[in-house]
Amino acid sequence: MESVKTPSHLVPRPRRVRGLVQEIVEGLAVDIREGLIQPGDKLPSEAELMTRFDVSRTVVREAISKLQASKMVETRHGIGTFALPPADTSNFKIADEDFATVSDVIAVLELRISLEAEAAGLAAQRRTEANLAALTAALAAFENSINQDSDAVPSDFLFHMEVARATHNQHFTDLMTYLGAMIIPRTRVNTASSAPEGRYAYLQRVHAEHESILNAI
Amino acid sequence: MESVKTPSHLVPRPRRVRGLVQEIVEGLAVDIREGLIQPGDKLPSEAELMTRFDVSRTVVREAISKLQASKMVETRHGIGTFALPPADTSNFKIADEDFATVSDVIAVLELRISLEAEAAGLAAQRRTEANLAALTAALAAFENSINQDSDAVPSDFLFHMEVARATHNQHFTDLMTYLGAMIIPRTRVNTASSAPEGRYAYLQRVHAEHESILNAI
DNA sequence: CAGTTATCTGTTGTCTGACAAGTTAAATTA
DNA sequence: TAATTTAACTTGTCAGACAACAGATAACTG
Repeated sequence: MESVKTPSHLVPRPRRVRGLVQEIVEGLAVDIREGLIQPGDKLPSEAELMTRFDVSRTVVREAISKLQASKMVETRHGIGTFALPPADTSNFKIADEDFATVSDVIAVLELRISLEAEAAGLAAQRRTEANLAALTAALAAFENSINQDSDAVPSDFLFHMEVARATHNQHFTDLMTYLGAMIIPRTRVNTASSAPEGRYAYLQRVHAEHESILNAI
Repeated sequence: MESVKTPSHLVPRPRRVRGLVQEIVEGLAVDIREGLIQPGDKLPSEAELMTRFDVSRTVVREAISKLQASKMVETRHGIGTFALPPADTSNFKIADEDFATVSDVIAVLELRISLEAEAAGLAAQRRTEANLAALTAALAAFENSINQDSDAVPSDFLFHMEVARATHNQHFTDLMTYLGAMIIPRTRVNTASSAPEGRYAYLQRVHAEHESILNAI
């Protein structure tokens, strides 16, 4: 019944364990990490890898594509694929030790406020109607939080995020996200320790500021 | 010579020199970042993406493969591809992919300039005599570089670093260092490809700007 | 009717073969 | 010999096919 058309020269390979692509990715990644393929060396051509792993070119290419995304190799059209040196993980990070004192927190806030002032300027030039709607919504949510005496920090942050988003510059959004995530955990202390009545007045003032920002934009 | 066998039914599409895959990656990445596709949502099927972007399935699959590697989506066999929640923001990093186009570089510069404008304001309030001296020295070094036709980028960067330093806020310095390191490698192209005379005028203008900044501080 | 099984449909995974488009080096020609 | 052309690799893209998987529905059985 079954039209058994197994080509017989590659029958018994146990399939479907975790994907052929993943297997080749690991195989090549090991070769690179073990130093068998050194940074700058040329990897075997796609044709070679096809025969070595006994898979189609599709699989080989997808595997290489994943290695590219992992910054382990680089492909140049018409030449070949080459191993890259291990990626430097240089990045911008504010260490926890930087939050030892109150003035440390102020320093970070200062950076954030600086950023936001410029962001608002750019946002004013570039905001779309959708941005405007999101800003209005965020402002309303913030006002709601105040009146219901619930935690206003998330909706406050949301508003600032929307301002950053309205610049249509991804890096503003990213940096604001990062700084926001840095600051938020510390704000609980403040909100908890301050007297309710003073806090309400403070939040009202913040709300007024937000309104003027929105109007400006 | 050329065996012109253009199939003629799809001629007028201008061949993207930057790679079809990258184009789809960006398109989908934007959809996700803008919230058009929310975390958990299912992306269009490969067949749909083929027709939407007018490319073959190969390209669509490679694009999705890259998104997988970026942890932006997750694919489940037989069901579809789904957007993932944004990765943890435990640090701020600008990925190399963000420098694909000229406008990407401009976006980063925009961030840096925004930062610097505010930094200059703070610096004006807080600078010490030592800061002033360092700024003056940096400015002189920059002028020297211009006249000697040597690479002006390092001394330019030095000046901006001194401005950040004069804020006496460590985070400004850190972030400026990070952004500077990001940008510098790309500047070589510009300085090499621009005509000497035009470049000189440009550097003179930059120098003048620096002077006015210094005076303001 | 309820529960199981078979089938259908839509999806991703893999294979195959082909041609386009770069790059390099050998072969040809002036 | 030197410049040009050709040939052979390479990766990039396309098209179509079938397999493997998941979910929904229809059919069957008790």
